[in-house]
Amino acid sequence: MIPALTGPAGRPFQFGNGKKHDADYGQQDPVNTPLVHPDRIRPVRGGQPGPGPVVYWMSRDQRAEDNWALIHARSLAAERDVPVRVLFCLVPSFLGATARQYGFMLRGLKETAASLHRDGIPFHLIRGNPPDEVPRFLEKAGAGALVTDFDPLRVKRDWLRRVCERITIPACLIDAHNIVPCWKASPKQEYGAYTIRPKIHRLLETFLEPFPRLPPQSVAPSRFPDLPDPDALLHAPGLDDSVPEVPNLRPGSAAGMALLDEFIRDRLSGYATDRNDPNRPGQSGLSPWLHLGQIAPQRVALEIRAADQDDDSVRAFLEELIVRRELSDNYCYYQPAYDAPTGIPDWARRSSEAHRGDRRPFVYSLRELEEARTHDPLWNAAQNGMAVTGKMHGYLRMYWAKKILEWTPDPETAWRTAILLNDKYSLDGRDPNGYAGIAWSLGGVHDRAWNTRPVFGKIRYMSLGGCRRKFDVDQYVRTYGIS
DNA sequence: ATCGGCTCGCGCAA
DNA sequence: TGCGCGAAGCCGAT
Repeated sequence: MIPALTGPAGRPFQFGNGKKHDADYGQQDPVNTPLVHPDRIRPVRGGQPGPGPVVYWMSRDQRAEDNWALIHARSLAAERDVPVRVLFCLVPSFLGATARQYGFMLRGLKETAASLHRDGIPFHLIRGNPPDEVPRFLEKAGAGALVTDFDPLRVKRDWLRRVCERITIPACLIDAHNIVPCWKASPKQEYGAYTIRPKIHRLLETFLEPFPRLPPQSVAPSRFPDLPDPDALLHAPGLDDSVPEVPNLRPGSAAGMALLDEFIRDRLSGYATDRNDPNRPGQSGLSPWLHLGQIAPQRVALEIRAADQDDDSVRAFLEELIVRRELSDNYCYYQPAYDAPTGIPDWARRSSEAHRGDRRPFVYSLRELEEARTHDPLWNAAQNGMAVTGKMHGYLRMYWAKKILEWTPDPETAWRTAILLNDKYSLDGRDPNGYAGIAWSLGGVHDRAWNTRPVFGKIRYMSLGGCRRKFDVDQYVRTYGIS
C-alpha cells in the first residue's frame, strides 16, 4: 500500500464516507462522493502528490465521456483544487499500424480534444517514445499526480513501467475499458469462457453502474493547446501509409454512439439469429470504436440493457460484449506469450507438435495470402473484404485464421501471418480480442479438443463445406470477392 | 434436418 | 474421485 495514494479508510483516493453511490449521481458533489470504485484503481507508484495539475495520460480509452480514468483524474484534481490536463503521446510506429488505423484514431482524438476543451480540460498531443516524452511532459507541466488507463498489451505495460522509473510523483492505473476490472475479475489466466463467466456475472452488479456526469472544470487554465491536425500528423515521416483510410466511415465518439443507437433501433432484436450469417448486417460493427476507446463498453452494455428488447438477442450480445471481450483481456494480461504458439494449452501444444511435419495441401506465401490469391474463393473474399473495408465478419475471422494455419509451413509462420494481416488491415487490429481470436483459431485457446485431423491435430477444424451449410457462400463471394 | 461420436481437462460436488 | 460440460465443428448415418 502506498501512503500518498491511500485515503483514511485504506481505499485509494477516496472521498467522503465511501458508501455505495446511488444509481444517478450526476447531481452529487464530486468532492463528497467516491466516484470511481476503488477496485478499478491500481496504484503503480507512490510518493507525495505535488501542488501541480493532475495529468491523465490517455492511451487506450480515447474519449471524453464515460471514462473512469478521466473521472478519477478529475476527482483527484477537485479534491486538491488543481486543474486536470489530458496527455496523449503519439508514437510514430506502433505494432504495424498504418495510415488506416492512425487516421481513424487521430480523427477521433481531435473530437475528443474538442470535447475536453469545452469542459475546460486542455488536451496535449505530444509525439515520440512515451518512456522519454511522458516524464518530460510531466516535469514541464509541474504535474502533481499521474493517472493512466489500463491496457494488458506488453508494450503498454512496458511503457508504464519505464515511465514510473523516471518520475517522482504518484501514479495510478484505472481499468476504464473492462466493465469488471481485469485484475478483479480473476487473479489468473482463465481456461475458457465457462470459467470466467460466473466470476464476471457475480461482479456485474457492482461494476455495471451508471457513469457520473461532471460539471465543467472550475479550475481551468487560460490557454489551451491547438486541436490536433489529423491530416498533418498523417504525413509525419516514418508513418506507414501503405494502407489507406477507409472511405465513408466516421471515426470518433459521436459516430460510435450514433452507430450504437442505429444497432439498437434496427438490428439488436435480430442479433440472436443473424449474427453468424456474414451476409447479414447482424453484428453491431462497433469494434473499431470500442478498440480505440472512442466509446465505452460499459456505456454500450447500459444502453443495450435499457433497450428492453428480445431476451435471447440481448443475452447473446452482452455475452460477446462482456464475457468474451473481457476473457480476451484476461488472456493477454496473464499469458505473456499471447501472440505466439508457445502460450497455448498443453493438449493443443502436444497435438500441434505431433502434426508439425504433416503435409500441407496448399502452401502460400505471405504475398499470395495478402493479395487474396488462394484457391479458395471464400477465403479470398474475406481477405479482400478486410483489405478494402477494414473489417471482417466475426464468424469468417475464425475460418480465415484457421486456413492460414492449414496453408503455411508451420504454426510460427501462421501466427505471424495472421497477426500481421489483421493488424495491417483491420481497424481493430492490435486489440486483445484479435490476439485471443487468433489464439483460439490457431491454438485451441479457450476451446476444447476435437477429432484429430492432419495439420490441426486436435485443434478444431473448419471447412468450406461447413460454411456452405451455414450461409450462402456464393453470395458472400459475389459481394466481397475480386471479380 | 438432426443426431451421435470424436476428445480433453477444469471446477465443483462429494 | 467422479462427473458435467465447454467460444461459434466435422462427418457420416439416418
